Amino acid sequence: MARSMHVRRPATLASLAAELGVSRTTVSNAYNRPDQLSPELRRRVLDTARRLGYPGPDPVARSLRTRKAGAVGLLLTENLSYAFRDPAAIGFLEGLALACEDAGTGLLLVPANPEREDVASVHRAGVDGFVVYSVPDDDPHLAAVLERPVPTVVCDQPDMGTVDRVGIDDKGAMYGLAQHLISLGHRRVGVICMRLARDRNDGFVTPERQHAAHFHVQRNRLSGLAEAFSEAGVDWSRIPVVERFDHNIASGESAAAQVLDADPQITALICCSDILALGAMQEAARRGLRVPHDLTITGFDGIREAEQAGLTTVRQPVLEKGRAAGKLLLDTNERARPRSVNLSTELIIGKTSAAPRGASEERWFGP
Amino acid sequence: MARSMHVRRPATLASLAAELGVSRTTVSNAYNRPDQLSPELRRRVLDTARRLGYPGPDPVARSLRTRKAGAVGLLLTENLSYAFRDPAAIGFLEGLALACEDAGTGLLLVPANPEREDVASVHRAGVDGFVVYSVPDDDPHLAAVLERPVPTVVCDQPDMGTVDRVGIDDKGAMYGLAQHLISLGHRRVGVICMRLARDRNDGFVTPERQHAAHFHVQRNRLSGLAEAFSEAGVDWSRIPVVERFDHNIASGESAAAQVLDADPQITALICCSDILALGAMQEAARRGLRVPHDLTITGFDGIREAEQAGLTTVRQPVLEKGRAAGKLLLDTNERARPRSVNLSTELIIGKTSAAPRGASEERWFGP
DNA sequence: AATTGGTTCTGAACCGTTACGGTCACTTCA
DNA sequence: TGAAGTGACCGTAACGGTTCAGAACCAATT
Repeated sequence: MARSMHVRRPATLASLAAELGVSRTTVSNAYNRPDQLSPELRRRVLDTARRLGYPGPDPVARSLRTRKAGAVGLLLTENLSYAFRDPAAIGFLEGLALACEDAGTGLLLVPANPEREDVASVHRAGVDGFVVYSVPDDDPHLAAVLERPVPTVVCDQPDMGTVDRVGIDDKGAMYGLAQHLISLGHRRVGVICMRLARDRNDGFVTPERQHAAHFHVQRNRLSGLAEAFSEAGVDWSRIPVVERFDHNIASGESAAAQVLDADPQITALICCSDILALGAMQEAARRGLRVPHDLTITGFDGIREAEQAGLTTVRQPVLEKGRAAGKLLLDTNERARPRSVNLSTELIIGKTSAAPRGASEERWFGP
Repeated sequence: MARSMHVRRPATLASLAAELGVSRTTVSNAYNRPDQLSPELRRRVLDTARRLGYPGPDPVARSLRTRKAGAVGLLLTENLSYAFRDPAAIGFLEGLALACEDAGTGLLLVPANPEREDVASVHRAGVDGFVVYSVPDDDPHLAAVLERPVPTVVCDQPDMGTVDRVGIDDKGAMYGLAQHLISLGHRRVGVICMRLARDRNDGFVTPERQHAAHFHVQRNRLSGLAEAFSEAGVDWSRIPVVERFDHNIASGESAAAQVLDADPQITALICCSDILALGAMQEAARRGLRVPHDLTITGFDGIREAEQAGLTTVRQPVLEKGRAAGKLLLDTNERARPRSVNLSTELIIGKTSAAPRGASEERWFGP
């Protein structure tokens, strides 16, 4: 066999064409447009490719030429692995993955460590579009994404006016939950929320910080609460609101402890997520507080674990949110951009909310 | 302002260089090698870039030139979204994501619908390497990955001799579990396993099919069982083994029903995954069988839900598996390839296994 | 005055492919 | 018989960067 053994460089489409004595176009067509050349030649091309160890057209070179990467990027601005620990994030991912596989598109998880301000990963991502999921509105990664000349859809973010958006009415949903509690008779409540900004502030939250929160979702949920309770005659500035940077059960526990220590008289603990609420339940149990008899606890999200626990919460369609984001991004119909999609939520009244212990029911019917 | 408004095409590095009257090299250096040009010029470049709306070097073009994509591909050969529904897969993903973010690398989820034989997604993926997680050994997507000239690590797959591998000793682990059951006195058992090949076969499995199973993991777990029970004098070919294509609780329920209908006398139900075992628990409850008094049930994986249920199972370090796979892939030290990593497992004896009801303990100590 | 060294910038080659607009030989049909 | 059509293949020009070996310049040293 005269097969040259000095082939250090792997075969390319050009070298294959040279070997065959045909043009590069023809080799390209053998892979991409079988109808553009005779079956015999095509077979000959493919056989020679195998013989030379040519693995087929290089995906990156193809992407450069066709201006298509065949993938969408997902920006989470959390340690990437966080996405796999939070049930709501997992649901979102599943929905997004669903939309991607329908379109035959890849899904690139972009590493965006919130600690370092390293935006290079966003610049390096070879994608046809971005989905940005619940990052602070002042996040440099978000800014970097918006500078990229590709379609983007933001999720659980404020409407930017320039890119598609998917979300829910966080404020309205929380307002509804608050009204439920108010109608039960709760006036003296405590609140536990997730991180409000990029800086860690594990403790009480001033009204200013609530207002200036960089996480759209948290800001709106708090604002819904504030509005409802203010309308009910409660001085919102006196309500203890505790923030936790890390989002896990332990945070819910310690935050609940902090609120209950600050005001043992509260009758309800409103949590901005189910995870935090589940933690609060544990702290309540530790203190011997019976839920809902001694203390009402509510969550937000409607994750499975919450359902099992019978938690009073707001269910939001996390999977649908992911799917909607994917569909919006992959829908080539550019006309109507930017679009804004609001998904509906549902108030789930579980076994963790009831009238406060001392409350007389009649009080709400009297003059 | 003389700013030309007929800029249809977005700015490129070349157009920016032309506008500035410098070479392309200089513009490139402004982004990639700040020390290679004077600070003033660099600022001028960056300012002009902003003015022209130049978003920085195109990632795809850069990848083509540098031969680095900054991402690794993950092949699952399951509907992509499945990865987010199976706790073990989620754990693996988390570990892999951990390794990726440590390296600042993206993680591309490659869509590989098992239904269609469409391998194009593998060809299109612009990645520096692949992780292949638990696909059948005859999967065309796997073959396509192996043809790509990039490093690959397979997980829960047979050792291919040519690429890195991460896994556990499935056979040994299951052998150990079987010995536990044998020592308790179980001889008449039933088995529930996950899909053994790409074709759907929801029902009993012949010994041939067990042997020829295309899923390495399942094949080895069954083989570990067969070996242990054969050694204990049990005719393995008479043991009912039921297969389910879909991996979820409902499959576990229906499979358990099928086994129990076939042989109501079995004293233990060995499931090849915790998910299936949890389903079997539900079916047992439905039939009024008390676990472990009337029926022993075991799982495999050691997911959190199993722990909560007190399931007897084999715990495997799913997160570590993902992390190891990522580390192997991202470790540039090419020398020692291919490498093979076996992680250790742990037999968890929970509350779902006990001696069979009729068994007299003494029997195992007599002559 | 010649050499050395350092900084700043350039020219040209190269990465591997596909899009576009042909050419050319060979039917087909009036 | 000539015009029009068809199938098979090709040449060229991008696509948007990075890289490396120098060139040009200036200051400091021999």
